[in-house]
Parts: sequence; structure tokens; C-alpha cells
Amino acid sequence: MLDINKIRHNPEEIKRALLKRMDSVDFTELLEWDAQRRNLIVLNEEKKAKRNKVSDDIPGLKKQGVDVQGLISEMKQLSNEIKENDNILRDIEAKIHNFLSALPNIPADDVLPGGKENNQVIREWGSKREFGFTPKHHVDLATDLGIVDYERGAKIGGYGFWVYTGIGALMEWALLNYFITEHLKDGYTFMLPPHILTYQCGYTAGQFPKFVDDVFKVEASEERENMQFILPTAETALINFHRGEILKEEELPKKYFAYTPCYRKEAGSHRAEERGMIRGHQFNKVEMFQYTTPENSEIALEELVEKAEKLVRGLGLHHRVTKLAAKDCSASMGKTYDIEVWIPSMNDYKEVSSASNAYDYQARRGNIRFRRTNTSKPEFVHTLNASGLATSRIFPAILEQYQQEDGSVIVPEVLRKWVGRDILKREE
RNA sequence: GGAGAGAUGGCUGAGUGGUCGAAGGCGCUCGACUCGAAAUCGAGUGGACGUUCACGCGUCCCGUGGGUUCGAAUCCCACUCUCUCCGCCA
Repeated sequence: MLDINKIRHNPEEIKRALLKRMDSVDFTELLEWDAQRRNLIVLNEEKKAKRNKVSDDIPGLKKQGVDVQGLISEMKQLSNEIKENDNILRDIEAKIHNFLSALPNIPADDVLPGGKENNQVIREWGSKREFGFTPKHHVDLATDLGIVDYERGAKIGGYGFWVYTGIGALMEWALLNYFITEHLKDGYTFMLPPHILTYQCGYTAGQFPKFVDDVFKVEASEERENMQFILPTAETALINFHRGEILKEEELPKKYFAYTPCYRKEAGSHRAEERGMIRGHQFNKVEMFQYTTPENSEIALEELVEKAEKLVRGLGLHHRVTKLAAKDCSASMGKTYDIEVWIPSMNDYKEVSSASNAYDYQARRGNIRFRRTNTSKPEFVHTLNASGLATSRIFPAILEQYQQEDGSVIVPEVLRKWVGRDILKREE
């Protein structure tokens, strides 16, 4: 949610910034509604002030024996006018709210306009491995090793699901353990939130109403506000943890991380080259989240990117960091870095972490504020999130980047204590 | 799922139609006293919106949404949540 005051005072500036990610922006109607709203408020508050004044006087006048019948019927008329104006006001405010809710965040100054084609690679780590043999696809590797069962996954869950079996499940769990251990070392607080959330959670995160059809709904409630859905990312839960609260400045930054599976419909987004684990309906992810003061959010974003990168580096996987152009950022985000790992079979880099600063956009939607001193006015916090990490791209990257000619796969050093072996071999 | 009780400011707790945005207490902030602290005393202490250069002023908010009334924390209706008991179940 953007600040209507900002739009009122700098419509051209906001418009210019939004055009980096939107095809057209027109505030004409919005500003008209805004003016109508404020005029109506002044008018109606004057009427209310009069009503309050007269109503306060009535008991005294009655005591003095003055006939107040005239006043009372006058106030009755006034009350009707007020009620009418309040109805008009409610309609205008609904229009303003709907308009503002649909606007995405303002891209940061250093974010380039346009879509994917304008994403910038900031840095790379490692390099593409030269295979002395024909490398295999992770689906074939995993199937041959017997660590992921795609066929039975589809049989029991439908298309887009798989089953980690035996050592595969151990590998998956090892990754999660590795992430969790690192975040704990850095002083982040471990959270295990509900996986089923209310509509309001999706709204605060900035995912609803636009993407309400991309999630799995639990209750087919007629009223949208009463629906519940299975979370598409732990971010949706963590942004809502402090919804409606006023935090103390000394509590900030709040640093959380959560493990949850993520559930996404991904309707219409399946592509042949993304077979396997690259885009499923359910994947495991550890998500980092921070609530900060406005002045500290830029630094926090760098910290989150660095943490995510460190995890990928720790696994020894070739990857790069990209700064997303405006249209490629999620609507709630003002700035996003993606960490992308190399997938040899695709000869492409796929996102394993997305680190974003929402600035006060989500905080406004969720009314999450903080106070600097006991007496100062509450201000909106800034919120940031970053995957740390999603396993569903890391798992294939490990299989493919660490595969050997005989189809075995070397286990990254940091995972060995949990997997209990150095190498994954077929005969196991 | 059934029955009952409740929801008031940071907390506690009064208030059942007319200066109640809300007594009292606790907490917190500032000040006085003190070498300092404690105790004591004094003052202050919610949010949103609008208006104003500013001081300020106005409107709204006592779980949420409606209604009655000149006037609602207080009366009526619906809903939500919490607690207790019973049933069912992991």
C-alpha cells in the first residue's frame, strides 16, 4: 500500500517511479476522490460538531424548563444528513482503498525499469563445471539412484509432486538442517508457523487480491474474506506475525526464520525444460524475515543476500546474484536480488533465493509500526524477506553439479554429518 | 459439536442512556525532594482522520459490523474471539 499523502503531494514523481514497472499510471480519478473525500469530511464533521454541541445542551435546557422539541426535530434532520454523507464517504473511501491496494510498490532508485531483460548480474561465484562426459539430467540421476520417486509422486499427489525416498529424504532433511543451523548461528529466531492462513495474511503480504487464484484454498467459502489457504511461502506467515502491532524501537531489528513447505498452483506455468523439481506444487523452503527501522532496511537487505549466498557457497555450487528490474520484482517489493544456481541440464541459472526489501509497503497493509520513544508517534516498520534457501532448486543443482561419470553423486561436505555418507551410489 | 461466562486505555479495573476518551490502582515519562537512590509529592501519559505556518481545534474509536435515539461504552440484532464445563477426536 502506498501513502496517499505522498501521491497527493508528488503525483508526478510517484507516477514516474511506478512507470518503471507499470505500463500506465493515472492518478486523475484517485486525486478527485481524495479531494471529494476531504471536502466531505470537513462538511460532515462540522455537522457532527453541531449535533454533539446541541445534544450536550439539551439536558441543561430541559432542566431550565425550555421547550426543546424544536431542537430535537432539527437534530433529527441533521442526523439524517450526516448518515447520508457517511454513506457517500464510505463509497468514496472504498474506491480509494481499492485503487491503492492494486498499486505495486515504488521501485528503489537504483532499480532499472522494465522486465527480466533488464535484470543485472551483480556477481558470480565459481564457474560452469567442464564435464569430461555427457552429464545427466537430475531426474535421471535421482531416479537411477532411487532417491526421488517422480512417478509415484504423481500417482499419489497428481502432476507436479514427487516423493523423496530413503537417502533422498535424508539429503533433503540435511539441507534443511544445514540452513537452520546457520541461521541459528547468526542469531535469527526459529519459527514454525501454521501452514494454513487466513485471507488477511495474503492481503498484508501484498499477494492478494491479485494472486488469490495462485494458492490452494482450503475452504470454499463464498466470502473471500473468510477463506483460508495453504501458504505459498513462509513469508506470508511471518509478515503477519506482528500485524497490527506497535513495536518498540529497541526490539528492532527482529530477525526470524521459518521452515515450511510452500504450496503453489503454478497454473499454466509448466514448461518442458522445467521437468523434475524445478517447479513443483510443493517444495521445502527456509525463509528469513526481518522487521527493521526505515533507516536500517538497506543494510538489512545486504545482510540477507550475503546470508543466502553464504549458504550456496557453503554447498560449493556455482551461482550468481542478480538485481531484478522493476517489472520482475513482486508487487510488494521495492528492490529484489535473486540468487541463481547453475543447472547444467538447462544450461541456465535458476532462482534459489529471492531477497527483497518491501520498505513500508507491507507494513502499511498490515499496519505494523514501531515507536522510537514512549511519547513519539508510531511509524511504519520496514520488512524484508529472503529465502535461505529453497531446496527444490538446490537439490537438482547438487545432483547435476556433483555428478560423476558412473552416475554417482558426491555429497557436499557440509551435509555429510546428516546424510551419513560421502557419496550417493546406485547400489544403495 | 452442545451449554454457560466474558471482551473497556501498556496492564488491572469501575462505569447500564446526557460534558465518559472514559474513575481508581499499577506501570511509564518528566519534575521536586536527595550527595545519590528508595520512599514521598507534583505534572503528564492511546490511536486514526481532518484542519492549522504553529499553539491548537474538530470528528471518530470502549471486540467487529449494523440498528434504536436529539444523544450510546451503556439499549437491540448479527458476527468474531477468549475462558470454563460436557461430548467427540488426534
